Amino acid sequence: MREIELAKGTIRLADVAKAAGVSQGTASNVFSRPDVVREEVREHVLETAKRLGYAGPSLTGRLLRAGKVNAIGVAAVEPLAYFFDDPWARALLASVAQICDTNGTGLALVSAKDRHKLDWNIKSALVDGFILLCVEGGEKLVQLTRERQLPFVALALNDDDPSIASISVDNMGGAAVAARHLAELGHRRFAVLATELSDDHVGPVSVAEATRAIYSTSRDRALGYWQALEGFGIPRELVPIYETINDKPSVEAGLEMLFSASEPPTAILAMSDNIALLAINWLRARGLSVPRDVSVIGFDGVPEGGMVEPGLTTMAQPFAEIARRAVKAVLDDVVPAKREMIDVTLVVRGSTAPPKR
Amino acid sequence: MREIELAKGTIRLADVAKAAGVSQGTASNVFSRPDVVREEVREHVLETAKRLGYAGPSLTGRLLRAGKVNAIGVAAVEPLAYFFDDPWARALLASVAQICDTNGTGLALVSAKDRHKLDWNIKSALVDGFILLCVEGGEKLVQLTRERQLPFVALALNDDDPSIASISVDNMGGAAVAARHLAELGHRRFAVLATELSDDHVGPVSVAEATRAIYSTSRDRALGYWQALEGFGIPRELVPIYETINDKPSVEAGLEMLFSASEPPTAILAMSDNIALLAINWLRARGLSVPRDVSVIGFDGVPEGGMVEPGLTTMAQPFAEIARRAVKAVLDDVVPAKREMIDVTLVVRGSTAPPKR
DNA sequence: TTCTCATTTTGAATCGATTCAATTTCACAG
DNA sequence: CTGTGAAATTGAATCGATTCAAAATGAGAA
Repeated sequence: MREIELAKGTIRLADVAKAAGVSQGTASNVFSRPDVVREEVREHVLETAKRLGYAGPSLTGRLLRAGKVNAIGVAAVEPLAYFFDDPWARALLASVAQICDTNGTGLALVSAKDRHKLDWNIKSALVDGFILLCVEGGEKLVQLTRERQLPFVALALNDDDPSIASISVDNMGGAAVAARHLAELGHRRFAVLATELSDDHVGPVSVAEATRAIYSTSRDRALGYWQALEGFGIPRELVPIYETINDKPSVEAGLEMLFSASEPPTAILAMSDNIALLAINWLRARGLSVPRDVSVIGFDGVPEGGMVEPGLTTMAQPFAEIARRAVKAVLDDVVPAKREMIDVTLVVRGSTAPPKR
Repeated sequence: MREIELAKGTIRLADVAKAAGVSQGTASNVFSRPDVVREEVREHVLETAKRLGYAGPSLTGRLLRAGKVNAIGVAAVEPLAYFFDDPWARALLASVAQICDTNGTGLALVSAKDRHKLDWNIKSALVDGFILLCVEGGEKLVQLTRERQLPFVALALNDDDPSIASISVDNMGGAAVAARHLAELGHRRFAVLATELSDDHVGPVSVAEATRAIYSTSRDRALGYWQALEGFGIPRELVPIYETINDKPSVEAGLEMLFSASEPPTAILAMSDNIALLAINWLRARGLSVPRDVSVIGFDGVPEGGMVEPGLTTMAQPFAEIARRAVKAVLDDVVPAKREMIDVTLVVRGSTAPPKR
């Protein structure tokens, strides 16, 4: 008779406990440590809970005591859709997702192009730690995340600050391997399609400009290319570099320029697979055969590279390994002592071949 | 002198309040409603907070009282990586992400192939509501989510239960348009590559089997194809249907069968863009030209369809609109009264043309 | 000087669970 | 019948904030 009036509002654990005639402690145990309560009681409480329409222990209540969310956040200074649109981010996230899957960790996507929003999103994300995609705006991201005082790892950080836990690939070494691969095939006329070297700039870049680029990822790749090519007697000054912003218009503008030269390149060093794929499309539309007329090599090793015709030769990042380390570091809160560096491997597919004689 | 010993443990709002010599209420206001506290005091509290290394109001504490997480979960009965690997899921999520971005909502990915894990993940996801991707295992997903007693919307639900709030596309109507498009181009020999009709089955399906398929999405598409084709005097019995599981091996097995027939089809009705793209690849590898020898039409309208050569003709789902409605429904907790249905539109690209004479 | 009213600040209650030391229950040995 | 130890249960403290009625403060009017 009295019980009926309980129907109003949401049912709390305490309500269930009272209705079942047990203490709140026991009721709690029924849900979180069922083994410690006598079967008979447990059943009764469960039944009562169902009868009252109890939705199970509220996460917030539990959370408050436990302090663990059991989820990690992946953050970037980009619109949220970036995680699904950008091939590199996608490949990385697929790997991160896989790792999370196996150890039952949740995954939250955190991002915003606008600094204020980003700040708020990072502050209010319910996660135990962050993986930062620092391709662009990395320092900002790191700074914002620091304030949150949660463990984090920076990926692809364009900054040499050793106090930031980060995992990066060996850009210089990888780039050198890429250039060497083409040089060994016999190419001598190269051109570089670069990812961002400095803010708000698109177009040809001089050696000096590239050398003092603020984005170390792109800079190191350039250094790697140069180093390898000079081993073949090709001075860096003779290798045109065109800086893009990793999108179609800027890549095509670059190609337009490079291929209107009197002696167009026979080999293109693209600093990302995205650029490389765009380049291949442009070249073929222009009536140039890849790899017969022009060889193209990318960087990253995104899955799309293996699904086009011809397959894209590229320097593949070990996404699974990067994801594994990053997730582990964040979850265990044992952020890598300093900068960790991971090797990339040359994957030869159909987009590179010896030059026409 | 006394203050120094505060350094141990984590700093709580109460610590800051005490150190700053204000009440906890005021300290709280400094962070959550700064306008109500006098500037002088506010500055002092803020400064004290910074000095103590206070990380800002703990989300869990806030959460407990506010009850809103400000995030939605997207769930599927698939491994987590599905969200990044499957083209349809990806396209949809990109749109969902965009909507979330504009209204500052967080996005959490929830999923597991294994029922037990899924149950746990759904139970413990910190979200205000769910968007369910029901392509496969929809009922299970809906059932599990119901227990959580949070608002949710089911997308692409293979079930006609009107008590479930769901948003779907007009599968039958769309399929009819697709088939009509090809018939009007002059095609008369069709074949259907179907998405899942029933559990654990791959291979040719009879009209009867397709008619009583348990997955309504696939069934409705088949019904739409039939309806349109019969308008052109092609009886359903003469249209072979091959059921795939939307992956490469099963699609290729289907094509192998269809094209070893004495009179192979000139037009392929694929129930997903994924299948259509795989089919195009197979056909070209086999030396058949698309669309000269064979026309292919897909269903879904994933971005990849516009980026291949030839472009894929398809029935495009309005992802942005679906996402908008779904997010809105979940956030406002005004789940659509019952089933909502959205139209798909024919997008003609290069993969369809009149048949060779 | 006293009274009013608006602005700030306070302090205690509250959100919904978990946890653990203390207590009760129970079966069985002595 | 008592004593013992294991198992089950209790009840109160706790997590970290927000909220709001009530109290304090201050400025201006009478």
